[in-house]
Amino acid sequence: MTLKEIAREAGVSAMTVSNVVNHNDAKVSEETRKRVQAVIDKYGYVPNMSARSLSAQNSRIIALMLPIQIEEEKLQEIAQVDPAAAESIKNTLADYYSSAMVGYLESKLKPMGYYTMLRSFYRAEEVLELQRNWKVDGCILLMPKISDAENRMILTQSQCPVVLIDRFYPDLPMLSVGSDDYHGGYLAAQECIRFGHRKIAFVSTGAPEAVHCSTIIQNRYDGYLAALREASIPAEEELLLGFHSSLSGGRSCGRYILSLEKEKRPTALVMASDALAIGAVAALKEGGLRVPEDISVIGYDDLPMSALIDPPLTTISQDLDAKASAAAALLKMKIDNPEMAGRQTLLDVKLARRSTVGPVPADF
Amino acid sequence: MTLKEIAREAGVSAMTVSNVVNHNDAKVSEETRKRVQAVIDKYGYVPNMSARSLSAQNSRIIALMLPIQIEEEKLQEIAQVDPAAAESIKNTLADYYSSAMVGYLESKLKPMGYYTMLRSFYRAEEVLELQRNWKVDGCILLMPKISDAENRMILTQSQCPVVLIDRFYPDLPMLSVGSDDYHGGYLAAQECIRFGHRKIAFVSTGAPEAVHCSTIIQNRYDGYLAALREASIPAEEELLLGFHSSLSGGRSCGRYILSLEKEKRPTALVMASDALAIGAVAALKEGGLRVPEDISVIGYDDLPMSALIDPPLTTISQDLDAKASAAAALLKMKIDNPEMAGRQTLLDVKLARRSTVGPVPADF
DNA sequence: CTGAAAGCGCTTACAG
DNA sequence: CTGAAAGCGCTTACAG
Repeated sequence: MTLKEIAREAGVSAMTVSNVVNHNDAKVSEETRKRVQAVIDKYGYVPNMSARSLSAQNSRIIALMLPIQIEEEKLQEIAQVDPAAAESIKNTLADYYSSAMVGYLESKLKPMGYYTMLRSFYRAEEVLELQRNWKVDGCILLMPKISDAENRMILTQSQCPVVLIDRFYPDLPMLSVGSDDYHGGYLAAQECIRFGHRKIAFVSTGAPEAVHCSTIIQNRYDGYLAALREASIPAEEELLLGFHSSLSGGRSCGRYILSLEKEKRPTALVMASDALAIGAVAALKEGGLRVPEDISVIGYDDLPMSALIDPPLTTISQDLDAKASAAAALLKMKIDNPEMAGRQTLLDVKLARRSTVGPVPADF
Repeated sequence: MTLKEIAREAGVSAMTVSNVVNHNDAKVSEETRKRVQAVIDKYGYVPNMSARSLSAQNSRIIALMLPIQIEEEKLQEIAQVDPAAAESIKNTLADYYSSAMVGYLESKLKPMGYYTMLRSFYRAEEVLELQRNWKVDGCILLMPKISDAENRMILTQSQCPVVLIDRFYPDLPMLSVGSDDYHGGYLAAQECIRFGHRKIAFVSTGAPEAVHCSTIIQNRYDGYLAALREASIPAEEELLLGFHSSLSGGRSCGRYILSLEKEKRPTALVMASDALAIGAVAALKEGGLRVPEDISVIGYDDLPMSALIDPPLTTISQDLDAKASAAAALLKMKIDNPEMAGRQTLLDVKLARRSTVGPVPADF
């Protein structure tokens, strides 16, 4: 059943049916609208979005782009050795943060009349290609941990509005939604300081040098430094660590801490993610250290599981629902008003105080 | 840049360019192909998928449909009281299972040349509408915990190949991928029996009656019953429990167990999900019971976090990567050969033996 | 192996 | 408020 057939049946032109379907109520008399709608309902007419997209030059599709955090060539090497591991790396929704954000985004976009196209990618070209393939109305980039060069290429060459999550380039006109990571890092360190800690390690994701690569982690680190400064605690280089942001990375971190002589051991760990923190707590406990009696740990993310580990993890919590809403709203504003200037929405975070941060051990 | 323009530039017809773009190599001489490809590369031509879809009557889009596990009206009531809760229910990717499956599916579909459209829905009509809107090539239904009536409506009225995950209707010609839940339930109960347990509860999701609503849970329950029968243990009605499949549902379950007099208390809990099991373990420990010394617990799913709780959860593990591959492959076969008969692919599960199942306490 | 032409089902100025 | 017609950018028989 096509628009034309509905038109013939209702005794109007195709244009009128189109106006009814698209709720351009101002362009159709109420009487005609009702008559046409009745025919639409009678036949269960559903518009063909491809035809619509082709003539309207837009698609009502929002591309949700998820970078695969590795180069395609490296992944192929891994696939040679461990196919299952390679497959799980290609799965861009295996972590709570990405998948919850995608879920929230879809639930916001649907009532706005948009369709969500999900796509993993390695390189910026893939993003630009998809945008043009489908003439997408907008594009949301999640976890753009890819290189700045790729991100900048996407931002400068995209033909549609783009919202970046968790990444901001002040020199580019762009739309971005992020969390106040600086404040988060500050709150985390402050909570440890409040309990009397002075040897507080900051555990970054990846190598310690990586702090300076990721804006997010850098901001958290800066917040951490600010809290130390405020308490007149000098920052020490050995207290900046780095491990892969995963449960096993956290375990490695925990084992590293256990390997340290007691005098050199930090009394509190500010972790860049809950995954890291949970893994570390597990390894620390296995190694005989009690949390928080012997060592305090604070996470970042507030995963659902974080409240359920033993002891429940003290962490920094962000409102993912609000983040997704902000991203969807920002994108829609830009779509509806292409002249809109760039802007960054920064959402606040809060401390979820639970049980992994406690007083400094008496013997320190 | 359009196909026509490329054609003019290359001095060929649009049809030839189309054949080059679509790799119909048999229809183009190698020389022409190269010449055309050079022009395509020069201008970075990207085909317009809407135009392609419109004329080809298909779209290369696969719809990934995720049911919102509640009626729209009820959700609106919840939204009145607790908007945040309503938003998180609408998020169909908040749980590990759905989101990991979606991630794996996207990673399989992309190299097959398909685009993934993600869509949450309340009712079967929404699925059918989306299929027609976009003339999708295929449709995958995840976690179709919606009513059988809705599922059947989708299966019988869909105009495109559909694959159901975790649901099978023997009387309908259909494609389905599932796990061997019967075997999973059997393995779980058997593991408890092996340790000498005889008072083994089965904790379903939702009310106990719900066992009979969900095929998945019913199969696990049947497997559990089979293991009991094999060990000549009579099944008792009080040992069939039901709680919402979530961490907090598991906590409720744990508290319920704690409220029982010791003689009435089961010594082992076969849980229908890890979420349930993890919540239960947490509540049990808070209530002073040791796991597994005082009570054994076995989960189902093998979430990434399950290995990391304390003690690490013994559970039933399924290979989600294989499941996604099977679903994608099945769908593609049906798309390429519409005459293909229905079939069900059942993937095996295995026991992930960790630390939450142990011997029956001496005083029982 | 290649081309010319019709057609997919919409939307959008342009008229009235 | 409504209509007739062109056009969006492809694919697909049909010819040759």
